[in-house]
Amino acid sequence: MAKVNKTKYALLGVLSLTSGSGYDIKKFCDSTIAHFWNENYAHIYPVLKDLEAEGLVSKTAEQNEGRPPKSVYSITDKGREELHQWLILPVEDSPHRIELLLKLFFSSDLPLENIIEKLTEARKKHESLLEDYQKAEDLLKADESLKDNKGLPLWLSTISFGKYHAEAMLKWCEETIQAIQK
Amino acid sequence: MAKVNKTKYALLGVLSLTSGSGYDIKKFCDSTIAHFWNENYAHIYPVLKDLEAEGLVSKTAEQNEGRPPKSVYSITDKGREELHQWLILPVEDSPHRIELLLKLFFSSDLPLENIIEKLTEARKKHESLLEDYQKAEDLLKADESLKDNKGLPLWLSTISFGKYHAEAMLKWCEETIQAIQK
DNA sequence: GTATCCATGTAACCAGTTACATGATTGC
DNA sequence: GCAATCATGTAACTGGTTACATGGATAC
Repeated sequence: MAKVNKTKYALLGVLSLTSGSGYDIKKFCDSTIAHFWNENYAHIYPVLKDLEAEGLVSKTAEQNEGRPPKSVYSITDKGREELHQWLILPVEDSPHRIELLLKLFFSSDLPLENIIEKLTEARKKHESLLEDYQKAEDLLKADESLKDNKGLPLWLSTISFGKYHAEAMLKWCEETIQAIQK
Repeated sequence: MAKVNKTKYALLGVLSLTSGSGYDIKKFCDSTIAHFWNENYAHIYPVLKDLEAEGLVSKTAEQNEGRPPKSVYSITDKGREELHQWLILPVEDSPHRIELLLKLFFSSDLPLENIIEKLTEARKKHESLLEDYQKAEDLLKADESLKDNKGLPLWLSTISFGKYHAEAMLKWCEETIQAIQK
């Protein structure tokens, strides 16, 4: 079986929350799910076309004074059903590749400073991520308009995931820097 | 800039530790770096050919009684240099896609049991991984022949990474199951 | 006699990235 | 005047996956 196009479901997911153009979808992704899912224009636009051809989304031209009309996509009932069918399926876990670990594994002939530099970089990155997640969590929790939104606990859980992950990575970086210096 | 072929460096890395056939390389990967790096035959064989054409590895036919000769690849000085040059470069972090989180984010209309099922699956998976890592660590530490191997601390660190990660995921799964049930 | 391991590959496919291309509007 | 943002796409490439194909040796 060919690998399923996950972008398809990501776009359906976004459109299930709010209609919008390809550009809007990209913005939405960047501001909400970017820490665990990325999409780029070169993929969004062709997949939107495919989705429309399949009848999973519909396109309407929205007039904009002064600007060329914008293509606004909305999810159809068929699209909602297709999304639902995918959501209830068990998660397929795809193998991940962690370049830092690959380098580390083969780095026994490298100068120690170079290895420590990489680990320090990683620590900094995750420190900064941790702050980002904390801010995002605070913002979400403070948003009155979302107080009773049934999606809120799930959205918060994706941020919590990031926090747990970043904290674990911080600790690992520190431990490893200690371990290899001995 | 086109994306660099990381498989190339993975293969050079493996061959920098021990010579072997494509088959041997795959086995090595599966038993040592599989938890953060995967390779498959369909990629290994053509890349080995490329590496040979570039003069980064050399091939010798090893006679095997009863069996067809085996192609044994060894890293060349040029290959070692190429690997080194890549190893000292900073790590490029590539975006990862976490399907569980994508589903979670859009799952507010799903039955709660279905979501909990997914989280329970994930918890089980990471529990089992944690055990695997612990065993791997124990084995590595008990191996007398590796006692003074300069690679050991780095290899252990990749396992420690897995442990930190799995522990964090366990906690997150439990917390999230609690949070969404309220 | 059957399953697993050893061993090497090819073909087809597709997902995703980078670079290229265009052009209007808004804010500084 | 310039940068950033809005807005939509195409072309070229390549990395990686799955499925297909083959066949001997060994262990149970």
